[in-house]
Amino acid sequence: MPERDRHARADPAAVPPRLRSLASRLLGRGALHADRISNARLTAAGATRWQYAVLVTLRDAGPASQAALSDRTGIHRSDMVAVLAALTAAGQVQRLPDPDDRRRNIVTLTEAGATRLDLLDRLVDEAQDELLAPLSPTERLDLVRLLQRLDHHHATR
Amino acid sequence: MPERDRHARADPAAVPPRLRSLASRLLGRGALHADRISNARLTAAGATRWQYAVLVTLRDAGPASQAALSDRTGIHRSDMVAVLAALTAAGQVQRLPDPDDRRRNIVTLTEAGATRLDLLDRLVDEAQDELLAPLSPTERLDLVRLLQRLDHHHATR
DNA sequence: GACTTATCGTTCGCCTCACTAACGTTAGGG
DNA sequence: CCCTAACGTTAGTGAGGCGAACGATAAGTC
Repeated sequence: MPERDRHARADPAAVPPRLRSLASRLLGRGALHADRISNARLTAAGATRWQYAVLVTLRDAGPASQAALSDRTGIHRSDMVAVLAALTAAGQVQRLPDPDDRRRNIVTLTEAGATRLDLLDRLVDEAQDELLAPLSPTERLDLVRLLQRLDHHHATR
Repeated sequence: MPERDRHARADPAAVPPRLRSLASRLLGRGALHADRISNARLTAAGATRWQYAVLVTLRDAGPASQAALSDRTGIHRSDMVAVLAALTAAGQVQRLPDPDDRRRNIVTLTEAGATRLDLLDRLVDEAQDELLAPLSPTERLDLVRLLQRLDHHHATR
């Protein structure tokens, strides 16, 4: 039975060279693979990428307002609401009004959040490893550094 | 007036190092930049990435059924319909029933489509150039080859 | 020749992601 | 005191990448 995999995945050998060599296309496909791999692990643990990004940011940069979290994660203000709602509901984050500026909420990582983050860190590391499996350690570094320069350039245009 | 750019773009300097070094995150952001740059040029010309991919595929691999085009471009069968509808309406493509297999349509590039494709090729080249602007020619090649290996690995898992 | 199974094009609907618009609340500078 | 701007929040948009199902057609099997 020669039926395989009834998704729409492109047959790699059949893609015209012109398309295969477009950086924009390769980035899109790479992002797809990356999302699939990361989400598989995170959703299995009941988390999302956005939640992970927020937890990391709180640990590494300390408590912050929602606006600051938006700036630091790239998550849109309007999407941050639901992310923080889920995290507070799970007790991984505390959200209190700022007494010095009552427009703001101060978001803080809880003990449970820090513990949770340790687990998610491992899952994310595994995901990076699966994603970059075909590359040597040196090549992985090369790729990351090239992508960082790309991002930095376009993020500060 | 100090208000700048009311989007949600991350402040590059404020992103925690852990996030900044994640390949999955960098790929996602790279894809975002790439899409913005490509789409800006293509939509200005009244085209889409999917239309471009189909036109390229018809030129480089010859006339094909819609299913074959799906395999070669990675565009889902269910999305191909609208793409071909737009291309036929614009006279850039001809869609005729296959006399040898009446389930199939044979899609062919028209003269107008080929001409159009020449223009889009230039726009896409410009987009790649803008996207890869911060990288040297060698680095661009490195990046593309690393991404190709990544894609090939995950596309044939 | 009848039955079964698979493929093709097509429609419909889902979900995620990034984003815009608007609004009430609060701060702060003239 | 006003005006402007920032904050958090809600709602809605649009594209992209799917899955499910369906009628029509083809191919393989008995």
